[in-house]
Amino acid sequence: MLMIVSDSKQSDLGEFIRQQRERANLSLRRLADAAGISNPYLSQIERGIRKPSAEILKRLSRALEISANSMYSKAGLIDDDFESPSVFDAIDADASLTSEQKKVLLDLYRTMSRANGLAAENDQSKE
Amino acid sequence: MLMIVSDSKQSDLGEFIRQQRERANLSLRRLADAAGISNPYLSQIERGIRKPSAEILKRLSRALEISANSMYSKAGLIDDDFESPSVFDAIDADASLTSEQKKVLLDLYRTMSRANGLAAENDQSKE
DNA sequence: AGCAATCGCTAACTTATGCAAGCAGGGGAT
DNA sequence: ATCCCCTGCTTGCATAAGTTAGCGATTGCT
Repeated sequence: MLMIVSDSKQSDLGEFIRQQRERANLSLRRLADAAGISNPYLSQIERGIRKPSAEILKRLSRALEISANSMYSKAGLIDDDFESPSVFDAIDADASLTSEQKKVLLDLYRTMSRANGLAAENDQSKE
Repeated sequence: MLMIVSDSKQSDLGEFIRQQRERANLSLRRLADAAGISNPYLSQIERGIRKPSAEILKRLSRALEISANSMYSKAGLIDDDFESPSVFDAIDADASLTSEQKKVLLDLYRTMSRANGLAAENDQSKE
């Protein structure tokens, strides 16, 4: 069973960006301005009409203060099977968590992953 | 691993690709074919005439069997210094979790961070 | 009532990406 | 010598990216 996944990721990239933007309470114009791109273009990106280049994705990720990796991953530009940004490492490296909290989070994450059969060939939500 | 983030990376991206190609003993056409792009275009990429999109970089990295991350890094599309793998992004990008599980984990993470007084989902301050 | 500012989106335009076709040169085999 | 296959490079073109200008619909202010 091969993965036909690539397109579905790409399709929800726009929505992902929109979610991040709204999470940050930014208007289209404000985010576009912060990212150094035009606001109509951002609008089109969020609605999936245009596919942004990596350069644009980088600027957006910076403006949204999220990692470029997750952005590229969402955009289907990284083969996650190969190089998944490990949740383990991220939690471990996080400075805002106590070690107890890390344990709890890691344990929960492990439990969840196991519950799914450990396989990384999972669906990704379509709302 | 400290890296200077500048445009000089972008400029030697082509040479980097050429080095990788020669290291693998591949001709322009063979690599282009393996990556699914045209050979003149690859030639132009290697000489810095054209800037490949992330999609092309991804295919090249796969064909060259190097990580997309190092490719993007070379292309100057990732701010390495800035790029601490945040828990937020790592969870979000994780392929082994369902969207519900992600919500739970993220919510817990946010709660924990907030409890420590360090906002994980913070405002964006502008200059 | 107006006027101004902001919201997201549409239309028309410029520019760059990425491709197919073709060119010049180099070996090796016949 | 010709023929064939390979090397990398140039040219011109279709299409997608990304722009500026402007639209209709809100919201607040006087």
